[in-house]
Amino acid sequence: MSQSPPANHSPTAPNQQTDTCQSALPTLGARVRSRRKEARPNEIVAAALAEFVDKGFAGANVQAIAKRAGVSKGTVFVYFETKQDLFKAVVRDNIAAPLNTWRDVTRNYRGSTRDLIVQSMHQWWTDVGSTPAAGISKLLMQEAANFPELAQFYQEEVVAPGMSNMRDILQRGINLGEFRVMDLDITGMNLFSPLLFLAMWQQAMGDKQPICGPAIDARQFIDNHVSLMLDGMCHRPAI
Amino acid sequence: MSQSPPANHSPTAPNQQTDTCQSALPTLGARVRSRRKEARPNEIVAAALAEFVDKGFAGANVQAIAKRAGVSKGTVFVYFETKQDLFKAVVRDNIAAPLNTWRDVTRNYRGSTRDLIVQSMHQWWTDVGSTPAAGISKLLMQEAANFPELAQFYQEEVVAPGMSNMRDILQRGINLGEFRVMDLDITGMNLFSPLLFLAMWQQAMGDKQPICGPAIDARQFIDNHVSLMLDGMCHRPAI
DNA sequence: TATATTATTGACCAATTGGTCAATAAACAT
DNA sequence: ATGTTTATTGACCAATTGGTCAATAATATA
Repeated sequence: MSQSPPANHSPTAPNQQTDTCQSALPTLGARVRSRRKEARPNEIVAAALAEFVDKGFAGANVQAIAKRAGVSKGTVFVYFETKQDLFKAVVRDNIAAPLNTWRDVTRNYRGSTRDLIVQSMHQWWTDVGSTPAAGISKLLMQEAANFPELAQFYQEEVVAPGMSNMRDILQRGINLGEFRVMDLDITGMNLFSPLLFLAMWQQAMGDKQPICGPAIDARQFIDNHVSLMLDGMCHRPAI
Repeated sequence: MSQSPPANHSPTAPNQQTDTCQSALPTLGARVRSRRKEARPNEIVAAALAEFVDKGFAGANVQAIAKRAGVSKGTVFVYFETKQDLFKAVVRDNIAAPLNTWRDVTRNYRGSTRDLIVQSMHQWWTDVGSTPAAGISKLLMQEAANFPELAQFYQEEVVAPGMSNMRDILQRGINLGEFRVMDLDITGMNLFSPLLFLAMWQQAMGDKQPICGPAIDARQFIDNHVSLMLDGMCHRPAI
């Protein structure tokens, strides 16, 4: 989190213009102003995630983010110094969480490595690939060049641990005599990249059925992929 | 191409401000104004491709595009009605070409389907994946939601033919008795998506060695991928 | 109830930028 | 040379938007 509430100011002059937030008249129902200092940052970050993911950094509008979060634009700048800071907070807050629980699966698994891979991938899809957090990957793919520090952060906090997990899985399979020897890094990427691709693809083409052809079924995609990667496409003699 | 040269105008008044293009004084060397009506659209589209790919649609600056193309901003709007039209032209002009030559490889191939796959993938990488045109994929992934017609165009002109080519290849392998039977669509995607991912990844993280970990070697990536997809990771008895 | 504190607001500003058009000058015709 | 055509220009405009801050009102406190 990166806030730093209010500050002090100095005088200027009054004028005429607009910048309105949402409704106008304090009619029935909802409280017009509520003060919830602790809840704001998270709500703003959540709203910003949605806006950034579908508009990109440059295309995102701070006022729109404020509206989604149910606050005024001024409030956004109370909690985040600049639009860039908000963007960084969005990326940071949405990256860390899921990865650790994902790794735990690997560490405690008892069955065959084949099953571990299947389960691990389905779990990643459930916990990350199919959630809004997957939008972060799409986002970073676009903005990496303009935010080198974020790209590096992503590399260190997500890519590296993710690759490390894949290596562990493959090594386990080799140790148990299930898999042949292979390059762990490259194979890890080969194994995982279709999932990342599918996640980004669905973020982009999403539910718009008319746009993209038939929707891709993630479960079938994953199962088929694992089957190919483990057994290959070629005919193989029975055991 | 979508141009529509000059037009006629009406009067207003003179003022004071700037918007300069590049150099100022018509010093030695280069001609200050050259008139090359036919060459402009392509040059502008090429410049725009670069700018759009690394800044995104909203982030791209028309003046910067003009500068890259060696013309003034006004000239850009002579050949393209709006920034959106220019964007569409960029996508359209960079999509069609490579795909047909790629398909021809499949049709005329004589060797094993295994070799066809290897060659086909390396060729795609050479002709598309490693070229600036690959940036289009990254671009569309980000902008698809904001340009539904372009997403559809991409689907029809690139995705569908591409998938069709993959299906043809797989079917060939099955017919020749090399591959076991499988779902052609899903398998086609499984087979191809790592390449697309790698292309986008390198577009994003590019040559920035410090940002991303060690650079990924495309040749090794592809060879390893094909080997896994055909033979699998599991041990297999000799023939 | 009256007073002090501060989270929230929105009018405002300054800078940026997509888009326009009268003026300009490069090519061409005579 | 002189005149005509038109591709090119860049000053300009209008709208948008990131960011500011004095005023406001929701709480806490006395």
